[in-house]
Amino acid sequence: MAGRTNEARSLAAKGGSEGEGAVLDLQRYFPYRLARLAEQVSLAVAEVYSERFALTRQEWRVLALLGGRSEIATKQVGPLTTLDKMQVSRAMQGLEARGIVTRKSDPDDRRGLIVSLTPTGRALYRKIVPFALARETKLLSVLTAEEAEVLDRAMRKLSAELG
Amino acid sequence: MAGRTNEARSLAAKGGSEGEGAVLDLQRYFPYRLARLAEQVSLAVAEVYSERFALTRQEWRVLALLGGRSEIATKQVGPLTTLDKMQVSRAMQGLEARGIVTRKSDPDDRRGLIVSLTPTGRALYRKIVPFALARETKLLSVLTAEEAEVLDRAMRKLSAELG
DNA sequence: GGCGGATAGTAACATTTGATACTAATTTGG
DNA sequence: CCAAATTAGTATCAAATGTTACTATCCGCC
Repeated sequence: MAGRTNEARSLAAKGGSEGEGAVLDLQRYFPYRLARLAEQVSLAVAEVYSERFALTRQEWRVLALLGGRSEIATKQVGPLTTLDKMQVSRAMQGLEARGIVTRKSDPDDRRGLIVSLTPTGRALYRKIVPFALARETKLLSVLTAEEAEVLDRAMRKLSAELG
Repeated sequence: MAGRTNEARSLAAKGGSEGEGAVLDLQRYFPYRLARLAEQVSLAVAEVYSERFALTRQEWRVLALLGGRSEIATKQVGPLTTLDKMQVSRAMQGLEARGIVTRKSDPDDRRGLIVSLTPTGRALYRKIVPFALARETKLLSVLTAEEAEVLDRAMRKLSAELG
């Protein structure tokens, strides 16, 4: 461990001493770095669904959610995609207009709607998902198995702390 | 290693076998999880500068950048804050209108402007930064030293892969 | 069993954000 | 040197996003 000269580059490097002359180095500030990375990743994935298939981020989330099941009540979509109800409503309208989903009234709650993928939507899902998964795999392949595991754990911890 | 029953929870869990019936589980999809976490963190930090001091995210970034130096050419702000020139322009206008920064023409390039914090701006910086740093510290304190270190390394690797 | 409050979804409006294109100044290279 | 291409910054318009409030339905409780 003799060569440890640049310790200051790691996370949570404090600025000055205390309270008073505190300095925040943006390039090392964790929230900034995380926002930046998330944006980079988001952009890389958006190439798949946005440029090739003209979906918005919200539409993509809904499609991704729906791919795994035959149908779902619209009211459940928000919590599962981290979209508010207005975003869900607009995403649904967009997807319906393009023939990707259909909506029918929920017999158990006549305020609500039940969404399902059309055959077109299912075909789209099958076309996009392999690319999306490939992006994820390729990206994560720069990490060692141990790094991926710790990253996973760290993200869970941080998310739980804020939830 | 006998108790390893829930391997499927970790990062990069593949869906089905190959190509065909591939399934993407949004809750486990790394780009989604990262976007979600970044949003949570961003929101937590925004409490500091937004609710208390009525700054936008972009204004906050510029302020944070400026706090460390006496002045800077506007054209350097974009690259250092990951904001495009329109966002920088608007943030500057907002900060100037509130007396937080002043701008003067750059004598070396009469198209450009040079920004610096006013005394008011400097006072604001000194008031906000300790809170912002405290948030970061508190958040990262849920991680062990080793987790923080690996997280730092993983973020660098991922960012470099995409940059 | 019906009245008060909650919930699902959307319309309509306000605000933010992004894209385009313009002005003025600078750099390039012929 | 000077015309052509580039750059800094902003105005202007278009699109996306957030906010409020409305309708219809449902739930809980007196």
